[in-house]
Amino acid sequence: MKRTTSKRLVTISDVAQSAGVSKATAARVLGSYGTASPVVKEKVREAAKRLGYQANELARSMTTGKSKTIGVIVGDIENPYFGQAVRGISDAAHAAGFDVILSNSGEDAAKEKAAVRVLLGKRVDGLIVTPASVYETQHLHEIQRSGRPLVLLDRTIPDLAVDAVVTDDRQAAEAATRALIEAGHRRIAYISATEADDPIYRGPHQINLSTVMERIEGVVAASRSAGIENPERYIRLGANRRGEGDKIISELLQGADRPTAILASDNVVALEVFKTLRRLGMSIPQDLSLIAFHDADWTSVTSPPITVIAQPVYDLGFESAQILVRRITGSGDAPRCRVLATTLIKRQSIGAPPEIQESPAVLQNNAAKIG
Amino acid sequence: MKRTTSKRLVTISDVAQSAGVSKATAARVLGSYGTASPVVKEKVREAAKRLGYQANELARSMTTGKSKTIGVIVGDIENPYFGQAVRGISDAAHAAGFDVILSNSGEDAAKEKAAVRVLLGKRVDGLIVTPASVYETQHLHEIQRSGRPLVLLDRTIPDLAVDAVVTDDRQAAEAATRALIEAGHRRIAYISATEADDPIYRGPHQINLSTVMERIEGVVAASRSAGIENPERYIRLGANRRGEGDKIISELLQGADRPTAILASDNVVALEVFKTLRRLGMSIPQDLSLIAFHDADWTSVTSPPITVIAQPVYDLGFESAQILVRRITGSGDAPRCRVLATTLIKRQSIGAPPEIQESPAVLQNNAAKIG
DNA sequence: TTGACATGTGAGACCGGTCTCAAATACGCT
DNA sequence: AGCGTATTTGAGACCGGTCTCACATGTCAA
Repeated sequence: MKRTTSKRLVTISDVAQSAGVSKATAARVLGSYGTASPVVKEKVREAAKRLGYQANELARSMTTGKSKTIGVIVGDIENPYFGQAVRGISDAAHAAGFDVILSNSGEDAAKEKAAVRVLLGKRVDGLIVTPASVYETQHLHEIQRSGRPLVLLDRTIPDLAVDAVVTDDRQAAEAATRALIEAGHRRIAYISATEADDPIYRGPHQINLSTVMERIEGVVAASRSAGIENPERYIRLGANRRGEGDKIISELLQGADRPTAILASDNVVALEVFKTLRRLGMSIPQDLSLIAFHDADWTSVTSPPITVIAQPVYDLGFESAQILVRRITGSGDAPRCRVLATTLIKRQSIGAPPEIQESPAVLQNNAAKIG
Repeated sequence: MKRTTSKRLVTISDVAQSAGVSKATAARVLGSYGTASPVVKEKVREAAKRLGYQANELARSMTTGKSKTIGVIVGDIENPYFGQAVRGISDAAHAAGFDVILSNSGEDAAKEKAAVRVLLGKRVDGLIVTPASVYETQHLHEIQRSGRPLVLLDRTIPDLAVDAVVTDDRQAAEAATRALIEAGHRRIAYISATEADDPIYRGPHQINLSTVMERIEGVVAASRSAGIENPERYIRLGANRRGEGDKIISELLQGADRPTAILASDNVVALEVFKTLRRLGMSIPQDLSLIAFHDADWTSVTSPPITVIAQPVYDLGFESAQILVRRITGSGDAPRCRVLATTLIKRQSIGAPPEIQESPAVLQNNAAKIG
């Protein structure tokens, strides 16, 4: 039974004693600071190895005040979008010698707040957050007050002067809308997954994510400059909840004056559009044109392949972590908002709008004629 | 300039002093242990609030020996499969009052080892690991030796007596293979994403993941019992690297005696099959039948929709975290391996095998005839 | 030989909590 | 009032590292 006693772990004092030196000396060797003679170094290292010593990072962090850990709070890890971003963060962090503590807010500001407290309590050296709301931000200010750097990911908060890394949502939405207009569309819908009290868009007060607002502005701006009146009427929100998406989409498509093109805020919504269309017996791009945000790998394999707005999600994460690390290491320049460019990848989900589309019956005729 | 001095954070001593009580008393109130009179409690809480006190969890962990944190090492967070699992872990952990530190091994045993050291150094209360190799497991034994509970996720290690939560890969592969056999197939390929020195399967020594081995056994067993000779010849490995997948698949499909059905180890591989088939001018299910592991949401929206083996990934994560928490809290029963059931979801990617398939030319004929 | 200075080492304070223990106070009861 | 017991409180050790500082030793030049 020659086993390390599992009750108490080996400490630096144990090593020191075993090596016949003082605790301070052993610490110097094992912590790689101060000085020690080669002979002593060797003795201590040998003893450490023999005893299976492993530094207690908690104790270390407590005295140094640095934990070499960054906290990340993300809307939903299950979402591949964030999965990729987290991978980027993780890679950049590890490359710089930092670990990552991950938390899920579920896009709920209250949970986000709780997560902040926990991470602050764990004394992370800095945080990366995808804020769930532009309104509830006291806890983000609290981070600032605690003196720890904060980087916002994917979204910004107007009144918070911190670094942020986002994509050019406004321009992306504008470009996508323009592409649809060029194809002849005049009735263009934007369907967002963002949580809202009412699926029908009534105004900016309903929106609590900067990205969503930017995109809506992009769609509206592009529509307006093409002389389209009241483009807001085709904007729909809250298509994320199961079942809800189908309802919103089918009502939109079966209503009078239905849109001939849809811009989907993410893949999940795009998927929902696909399913609803199939149920309704409509097809892309004959009956409806579609563009989706996020170039998930599968979007190229549907029939037809979907035209998407490709976002550099991994880079979003990677950059934000790099910026955070730089802040932690201590750079004093003013906070900046970095905007990463998106690309419109044209595939085959855009076509000319059907000439007449008063009722579903007509639609089916139409589809038969074309297909 | 009424601001909390950002240099040093508020400690329990500060609160104690401000409330006019001893450090010990303040600690008792704020740490919710021991006793204190209502009056004192109120005074301390008020002072804590006023000063913006936030407990230093590091210090707390150091004395108590518990960090209320679990470490998770996963093959690749970017992969939606693990994304879902992590979500499950995260939910279960938070519900039990634990936080999660996440690490990425990139399916590399060396990185996994490094991650273990780091997490152990951070004194996590327990770990959940998806081991990258059944061979390199010293570090996992090290975890055991440190006395901290370990739960294996998705994969097992034969000589390691710890809890594990996996899916019934063997049976799943068997059922899928049987489904293909019932449809008339006799030449069934299994294409795995697992890293290997050689894409052609030579024997178990190449495989370092329990799941992969189980699945191969399942495919082989089902094939054998249907009287199929040498089913191993259609097994291919290492289809994960970009470009490599296409090469492996197209070579397999263009070779003599090509398989008429493919079982793909995950979505990424299935996607690759889709793309390669399109490039080759072949179609599903006329020229080739396909079953894929993992029921990603998009698999129902391709044409044809893909028949998949649905795995309870979220539950996999959720259960493993629950088990880990139970171990941490201290349950002494022998380690168990929990096996979660998968379901074969039949969609439309399985058809009868084409009668003759010597050359691609014949294939095209065939496709035209059927389509 | 001695003084100046670099280098190696150990004692002990410290980080911010928890926890043990003993003293102080309050309470109940005869 | 007087005593036993329960409750509240404070002093100080402790967790496992880091870090300051004083002291011991070694090296070299004057």
